[in-house]
Amino acid sequence: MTVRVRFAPSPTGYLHIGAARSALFNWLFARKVGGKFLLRIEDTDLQRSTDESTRSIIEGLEWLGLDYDEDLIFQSDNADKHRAAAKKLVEEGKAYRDFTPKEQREDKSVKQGIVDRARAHAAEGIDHRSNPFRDLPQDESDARAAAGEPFAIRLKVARDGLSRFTDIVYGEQERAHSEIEDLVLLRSDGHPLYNLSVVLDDIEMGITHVIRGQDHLTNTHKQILLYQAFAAEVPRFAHLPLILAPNKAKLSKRKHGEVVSLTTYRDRGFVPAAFRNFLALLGWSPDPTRHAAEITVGDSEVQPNLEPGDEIFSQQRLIELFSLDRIHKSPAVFNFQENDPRHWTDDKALWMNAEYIRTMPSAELLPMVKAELRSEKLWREEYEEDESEWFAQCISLIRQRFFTLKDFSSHGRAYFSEDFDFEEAAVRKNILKEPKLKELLPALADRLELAEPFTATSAEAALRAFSDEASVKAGLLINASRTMLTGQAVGPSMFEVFEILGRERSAMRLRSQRPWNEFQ
RNA sequence: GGCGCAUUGGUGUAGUUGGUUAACACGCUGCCCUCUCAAGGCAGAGAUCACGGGUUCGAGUCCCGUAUGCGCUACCA
Repeated sequence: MTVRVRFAPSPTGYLHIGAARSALFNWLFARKVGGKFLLRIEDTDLQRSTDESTRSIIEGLEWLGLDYDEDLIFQSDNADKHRAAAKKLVEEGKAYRDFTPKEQREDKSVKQGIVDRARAHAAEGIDHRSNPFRDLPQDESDARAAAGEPFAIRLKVARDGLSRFTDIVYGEQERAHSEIEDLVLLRSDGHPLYNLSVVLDDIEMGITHVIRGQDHLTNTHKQILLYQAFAAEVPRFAHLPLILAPNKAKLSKRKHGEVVSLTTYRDRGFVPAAFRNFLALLGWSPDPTRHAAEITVGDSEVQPNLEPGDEIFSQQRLIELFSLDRIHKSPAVFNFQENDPRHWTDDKALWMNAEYIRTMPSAELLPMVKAELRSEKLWREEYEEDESEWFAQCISLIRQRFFTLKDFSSHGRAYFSEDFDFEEAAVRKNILKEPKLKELLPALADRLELAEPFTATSAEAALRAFSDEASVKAGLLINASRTMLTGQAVGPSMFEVFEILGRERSAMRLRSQRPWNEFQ
């Protein structure tokens, strides 16, 4: 049997990171076992679905490197089939027409309404599932429908017995039929509802494993009833623990804003592999006792064993290590602090991104930096031509202390442009504090210009010699130089910076009057 | 209200069939390195394994109960 899994988001907003993780787990599983990963857009709620959202979902998956097989499916295209299937169930007596007029509900009060109704029914001793139309004779039902009376279609759920299944993550699940109401399949306006559409589409797509959020765990029993009504084989289910906000509330787009949107991470300079790596470790971890032979996939090379503390996994490595039975049950908290720019998202995600930026192969990093510089109008074609070697060296120097790709155009701006800002605190601490520097720095520029060839080593020698002669500490000149050349108080080793910026630019910036002009 | 699921340091997780001082990563503190800041190295703080019972010579690991959180309970998805 070929494994077939799907990611089935509804296009009602940007891609939620919880949804992105569902997609990732589906994808990892498919790639691991050589199955198919399909994408289906659940756009049956036409009022809330947008093309823009569909686009952002596809872009998001592409950004994460999750390629899907076969054609993209839009659920709305199948609505006629879903309607027909529901009607067939009526004919077969497995579902019935409910002529009860539709209740009008405000979206907000829905939850409270459910509770209130349940309490009222319990108090009055009414079976919450009782429906006067459940046992309406077929010919009477047909007649009323033919007369044009509106009706919804409900599944006729058995009164006794129970439904059970084994969830790959949560284990044995069972639910008495008495707990399941006669769910509506088709709205009175003919609109097919979620549970019906999902099941029918999954059957048609030949889905073998349904991997989705835990919020669907109890719904699964209803869906199994539908599989049985359609005499279809029931797939395996694996429900994923939810991702929660720091206060353990549901992580929602509405309440928590852009931090839950996948596109935010792209736009704020995350490396896709880093975010994918982080996401994979939310609710899943590799088996630390596995041996190399067991994690080899196909004819790929044997990989080394896991080392304790090993958490940086390439795409290939994730595929090798992934397994559904290592997904765990308790929800994960996505730890971020609203209103704190330093901790705008999970610290570990930020750390992991920095780790990728400083250790990934430069052949992979360079194009990302290029895109970033280009978007900030800092890119020059020479960086890929005459100056490609310089560019690579520059990036390898400054990447060491960057956290996101954005840093290349912000903190790294002075390496690519003369138009950079001086940080006031840096100027005050490293330059204005010592008046002599106004004369010393231009003199230092003179000395550096004599260094031949102009390298980190020769620049260091020249600077140290000059500091001895001028009877000042080398550190004074070094820190002042850093601020003169980059506008900042922190950065790479100063002599490396001299070499990267080169003789002319270094000397020119050391002679600049800007710090005195701008901050006196 | 009913049903279901979960509960290991601040966060993410490890903890094989119950067996000595609960492990790792991020974050935090200090020291080293040093021209700054990172990185790196070293050291450290932080968990009565939600709580209460029980089984056992012995429980984070098994059983029961309680609490808390979350989910479902819609002619939403």
